[in-house]
Amino acid sequence: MPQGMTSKGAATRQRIVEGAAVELRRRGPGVSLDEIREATRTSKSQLFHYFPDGRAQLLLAVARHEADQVLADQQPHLGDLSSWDSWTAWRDQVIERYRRQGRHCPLSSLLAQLAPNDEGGRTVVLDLYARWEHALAEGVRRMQAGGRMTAAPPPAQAAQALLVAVQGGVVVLMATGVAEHLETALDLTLANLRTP
Amino acid sequence: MPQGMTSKGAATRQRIVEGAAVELRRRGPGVSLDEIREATRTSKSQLFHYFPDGRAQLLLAVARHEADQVLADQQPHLGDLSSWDSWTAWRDQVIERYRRQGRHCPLSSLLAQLAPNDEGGRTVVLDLYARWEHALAEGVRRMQAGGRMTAAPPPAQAAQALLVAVQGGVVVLMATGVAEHLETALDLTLANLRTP
DNA sequence: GTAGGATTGGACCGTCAAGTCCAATCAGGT
DNA sequence: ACCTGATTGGACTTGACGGTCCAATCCTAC
Repeated sequence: MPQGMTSKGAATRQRIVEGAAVELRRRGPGVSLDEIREATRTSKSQLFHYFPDGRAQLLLAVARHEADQVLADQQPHLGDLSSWDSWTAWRDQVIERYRRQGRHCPLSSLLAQLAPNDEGGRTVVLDLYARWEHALAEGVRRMQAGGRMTAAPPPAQAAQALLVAVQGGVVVLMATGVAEHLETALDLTLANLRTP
Repeated sequence: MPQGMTSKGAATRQRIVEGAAVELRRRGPGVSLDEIREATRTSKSQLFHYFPDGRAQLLLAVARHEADQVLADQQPHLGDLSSWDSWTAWRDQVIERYRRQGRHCPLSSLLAQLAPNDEGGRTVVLDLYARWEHALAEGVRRMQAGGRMTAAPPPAQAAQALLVAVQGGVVVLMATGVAEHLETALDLTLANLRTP
């Protein structure tokens, strides 16, 4: 990541990250830099010019890109969640998104690629979870304040349970190709938050 | 996997699988056959004698081994689950097991390694989930029959939700190193099955 | 004890992908 | 026009790793 970078350079860098993300989704975690190079119509020197630390650095950039995408795909509902309407809209959006994604979680592929003890990779997921959970907890808090959700579990716990339901559902979906578990778990978790 | 295999051969094969599993846990998904060879004190020819299809076949055998281990580690409680005592014992066992495992799920690493469309790898997980879910559903059915669990969700759905809670909790545990989510999600899911 | 298959050791090969390097070209400021 | 640094192309190096092969040795049934 050189200091001086013209807008042209920034655009190239961006093209590489996005192209790599696409290729990563298509060919799985084993993509070679050559495949990425070809798909993005760049040269080896460009890859290493914008990502001097090579493959690891590029994958990390892609991971960051994908993590941001995960949250962006849940907007605008995730940022609201102040009525049951927006909660169910969020639910539908999440299920639809992962059903469409099917059998391939770009992030988990990515993370599996990175060095086991890689600090950067962990940070990306840690940060993603933190932001995600915070948005959910905020939603729960709003609902409870309005008396539209049972006050039983504290917002933080409810948010943890919701995040787990989504993550677990997605894991099963990835393995089996079936979204049923995701739906069931998410719906049951939400049902248990409804005021009696 | 040759036909005629003496008990000595079977033992060697077993040693390879178990050693590979250990190495896979330690060094992450990127283990080379050479590392496995060294760790199991075998030679290249042995590896390919017992796994003629090479790396993929070996990894698949390890995956099967690990999948069996997952269920074995939950016994005997998973096979019982006919009282709240055995449910909480199971809960404790699961949490302890994954807390101990820490930041590395051998199965998911393995699966990430196998070819994206590999049928064998999918089957292993599919089968694992099926057995797991069946045991949970059976437990819920027993509890409901005895009136010790609310009859609200059908056993099949309750089992799905429980499986998702564990899988999701483990995913978060792997990423963050914290078992809190696993505990919260599992406890909340179980709490919602308690008779009022 | 010996024949034949099972088992083992380890040198060797081919491939493939990450990373290096240098020269050529572009673009903007003076 | 020219200078400087950014950008680009692509050949080349290097090393690792999966997989092959053959010969040596062990084991067991006859």
